[in-house]
Amino acid sequence: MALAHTILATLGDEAYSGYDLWKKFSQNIKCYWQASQQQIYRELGKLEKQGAIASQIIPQEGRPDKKLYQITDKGIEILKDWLLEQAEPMAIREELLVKVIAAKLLPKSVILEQIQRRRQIHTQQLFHYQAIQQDKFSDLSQLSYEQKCSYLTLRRGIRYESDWIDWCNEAIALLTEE
Amino acid sequence: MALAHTILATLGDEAYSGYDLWKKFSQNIKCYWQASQQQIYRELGKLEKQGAIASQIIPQEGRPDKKLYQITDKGIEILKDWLLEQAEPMAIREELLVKVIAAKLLPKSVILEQIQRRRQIHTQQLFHYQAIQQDKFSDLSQLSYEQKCSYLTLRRGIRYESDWIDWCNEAIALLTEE
DNA sequence: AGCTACATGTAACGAGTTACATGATTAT
DNA sequence: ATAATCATGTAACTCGTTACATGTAGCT
Repeated sequence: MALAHTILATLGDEAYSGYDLWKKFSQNIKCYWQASQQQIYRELGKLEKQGAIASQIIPQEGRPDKKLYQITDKGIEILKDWLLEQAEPMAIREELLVKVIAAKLLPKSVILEQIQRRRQIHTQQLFHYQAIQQDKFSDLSQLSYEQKCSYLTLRRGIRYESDWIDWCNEAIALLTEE
Repeated sequence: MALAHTILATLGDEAYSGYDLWKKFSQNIKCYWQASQQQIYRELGKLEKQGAIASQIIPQEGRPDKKLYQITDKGIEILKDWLLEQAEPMAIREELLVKVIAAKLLPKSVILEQIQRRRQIHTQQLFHYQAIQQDKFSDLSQLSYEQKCSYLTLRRGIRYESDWIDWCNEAIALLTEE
């Protein structure tokens, strides 16, 4: 259900089109909620039917028309009610770890390459988040409550990537010793 | 797709019934792959149709019959092929962080309670994993390759829970300062 | 008498993925 | 030319969740 709420929370700050939302998801939001373009369009349709958001069509020159979505009062109420519900930790489904369990079936190099590749992916993602941190959150003492909340989601992303890099290093060390 | 592979990897060590597998998932496996009892039964049915696993019915006294599943040669081949495919990082969908983004809509205490609750959940889970670590992996120098792999999945769980606890502490500190 | 553990399933629904479909503009 | 970006959508399918369904044994 939380894709709907993620969209509502994002529209709480500013009006977006489906395409804009998708780009926001691809850049910032993905450190706490991942969604495909198709999912976003489908969810926007549902939310509009429910009356949680409203759209207006913006004609553009030389480009397809844009459907700008805004959150409604009803949408805000839905968000508020949802905020009070207890948030459960996400379900963990990590393919790499399943491969680690099955690793003995093939030469050690196979799993080591998988782990090295993952370390690289997380390193890149970490650099990306760190750049945002330096760019937008260099002075913590000046942050508003809202900005602090936004900063905390970035911190979660930074911790997550760092932690994965550390695990990859630990795993490579353990599997290659002697 | 990886639920099927998780089951295959688990059956690689030992034969299990659906019920046994579910308990294993609930205890150990959940640090890398979460699945419900219903999902496991459904997947076992599919895997048997494919010929990746085979079952034999074990009559029991005073209890319902048991269907013990074993991996077949075909199942092992499926696992091996899958091991060579690149493992992508899991999609992150974390409700708590969406609530952090929407937190400004309600008093600060609402989000603080959510974060405190999460800290408690992760602390409990961490204790559980640490107990397993002390129990089964106290002497790392004696581990076989297979045991090292199993240990690494536990290490991933321990890191994950610790990292969440640290983030909760950071978040509570930032949101309650002054 | 009621709860937990054992043991296996079906059915309906909701969420996520992948493929298909269209079409203009801008940059290389 | 052709690729990327802008912009929106439908359709089919798989995966995950929730509810329903059944029945025994052992414990409190």
